[in-house]
Amino acid sequence: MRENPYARTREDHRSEVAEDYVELIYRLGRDRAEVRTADLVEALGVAQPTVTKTLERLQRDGLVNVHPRRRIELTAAGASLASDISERHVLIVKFLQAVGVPKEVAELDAEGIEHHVSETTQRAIARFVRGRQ
Amino acid sequence: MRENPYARTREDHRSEVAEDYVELIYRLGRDRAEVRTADLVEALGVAQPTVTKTLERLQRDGLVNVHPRRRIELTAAGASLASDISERHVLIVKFLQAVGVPKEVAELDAEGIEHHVSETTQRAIARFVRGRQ
DNA sequence: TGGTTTATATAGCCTTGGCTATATATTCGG
DNA sequence: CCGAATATATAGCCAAGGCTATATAAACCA
Repeated sequence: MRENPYARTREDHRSEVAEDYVELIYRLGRDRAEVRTADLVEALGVAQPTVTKTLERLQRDGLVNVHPRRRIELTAAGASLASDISERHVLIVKFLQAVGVPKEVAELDAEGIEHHVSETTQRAIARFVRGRQ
Repeated sequence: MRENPYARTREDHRSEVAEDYVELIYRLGRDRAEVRTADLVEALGVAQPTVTKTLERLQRDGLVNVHPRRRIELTAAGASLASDISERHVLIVKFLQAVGVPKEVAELDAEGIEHHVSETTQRAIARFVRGRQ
């Protein structure tokens, strides 16, 4: 059963938005007392109804809980996913910087790249980055 | 005007499928006399009507021309896009291999990553890969 | 408190990119 | 040349992830 690379990419994509949301909620949650819809609207640069609707999906999928006054919380699953991605993000930024990409650009590109890095590749990158420090 | 990384990723994604198609048509075109719908169906692993419909969009967007007996041709714009992406793909595979990712995995991951690598990052990667040869 | 502002919800629309079922057209073997 | 097999087209459905316009709810301040 050879894996179809296009199918992999399509599958990755299905979880991209979810990953972005939980990662963002996770990061914002470290700065603020509460994360609200409006914070996501601002950070993501999308319209407010888009965030509301997406949060419903994430709730349905067990990644977040949205409480009465819109306090948004990650579930255990959501938090675990978020910390994985966050870690991967930081690693990719370091990796890109290590090969000469400016920090700002590395941050931007990592946001897209992080959704397509397999475990195997992540481990290789981690070794490489460690070896450079 | 700071660029919103999420907006960038969303924008990248809009062109991902188009990029995959033209890249594939480009690659298949080097092996075969003609590229047909059925070839794309097989390579992409999607249903045939999906390919037909997507080709219509690509034609509308000026990337391909679909001729009577379904001979699929890239337009100048399509071919140019395809060769850019193809080059980027090859580069990313080399890059990943250079840091210890096995070829097969590198190929799979590159398929997703290639859509999110900026010019700046691509240049940095190219320098890095050259420096290692 | 009451009015204004701000936040969230709801309705309704759109495109993309999937799918299945089925019709039509093309090609190929006998 | 005709019938079977293969290729493509068409119809119709779905979910995700966008959007605008507008209603409602909450918060804040005078």
